[in-house]
Amino acid sequence: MNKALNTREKLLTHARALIWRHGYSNVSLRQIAAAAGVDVALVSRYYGSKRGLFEATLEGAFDTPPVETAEDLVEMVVQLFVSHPRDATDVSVLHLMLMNAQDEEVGSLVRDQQQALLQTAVEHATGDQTRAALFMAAILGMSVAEKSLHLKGIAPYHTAEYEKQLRHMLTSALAYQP
Amino acid sequence: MNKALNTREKLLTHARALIWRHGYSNVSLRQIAAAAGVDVALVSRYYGSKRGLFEATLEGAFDTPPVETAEDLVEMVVQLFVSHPRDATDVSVLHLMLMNAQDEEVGSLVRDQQQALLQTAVEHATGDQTRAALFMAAILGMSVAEKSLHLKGIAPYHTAEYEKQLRHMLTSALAYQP
DNA sequence: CCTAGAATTCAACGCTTGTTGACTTAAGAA
DNA sequence: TTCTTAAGTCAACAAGCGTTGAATTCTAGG
Repeated sequence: MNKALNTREKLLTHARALIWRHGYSNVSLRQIAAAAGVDVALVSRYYGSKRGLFEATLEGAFDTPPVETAEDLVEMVVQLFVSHPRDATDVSVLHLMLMNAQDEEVGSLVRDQQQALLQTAVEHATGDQTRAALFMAAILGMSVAEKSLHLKGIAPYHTAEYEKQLRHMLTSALAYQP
Repeated sequence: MNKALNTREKLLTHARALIWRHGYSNVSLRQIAAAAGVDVALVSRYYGSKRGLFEATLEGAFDTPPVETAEDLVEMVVQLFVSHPRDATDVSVLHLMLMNAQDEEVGSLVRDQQQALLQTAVEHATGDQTRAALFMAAILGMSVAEKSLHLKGIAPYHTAEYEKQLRHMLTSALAYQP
């Protein structure tokens, strides 16, 4: 049973890396199993179905530290969306959102988590629904332009210039008055 | 031959509507053909392949009026990304970008067009690569939050409040000083 | 009307997908 | 050692995919 937990975890890790980055419908169970060095049939055995495996990757994905001030908020969102700390196969929550929120089969799962994040943390910190959404849009735009559309001209991640741009847009959004 | 052109066009229209909105790999030729009321085999006959059909939908998609001033730029981008003028099946270029720029098979086609748009129009109008990319990120963020992630709190399209938010972010990005 | 050629239909192909059930191997308890 | 149960392997399935070529229908021109 020690070994079973190990392969369970290997499947989960590689499923998260691949599906979050490339999208649920663009990754096959055989790809995931091959990356994990495991037989395809074990997905059904351990997680019931492909959807079950994906749902497992969502557990705790949107968990965030408590947010009190505006600085907390900026830091939390940057942490959640931009940084990918753990290892090379790791992928940011932003990829999860962008690549899976529109999926016909599992998109609603992702959108529910997004909405919860927006409702609790962001709205709590700013007190204004519209301003919170605008704040969300600011960091989304920067990330999409760089990560998803690969637009040149956006400064590379983890540089001083990039953070300068990012914070400029975020504070600008937080200062918005309807 | 009159009729052939007609079915060619029907295929093209529904291919654009479906693929642009849902993504190249998420739409099958049989779906497109069914929507157009046409046999699947005609895709291969008229466009050679699925990729050929998609390439045909890209023709002229990024054509823009000449841009001189900053106001021109704002208007051009809003027109290209936000509005969907023609009919109910029509879809904005933003959907094309978001849903297909990452596709493994045809993503590079889309990214090339994006890059050309950014290089010529945007950079020409602002004179600064970084500021242009930031401008792009602003409208992307607003659009992604509303269209792709379905975040509540973003004002619905074609309302005064939405345009107010949008222009606030765009002008803020254009005023950015590195 | 008749016929040549365009336009369309139809069935089939090889391939990949998620899922299933029977089988083999591994490992710990008696 | 033997037996039981967990863990992993393997082949096969039905369904959907893009693509192909032969068969069929439609439509002008003589």
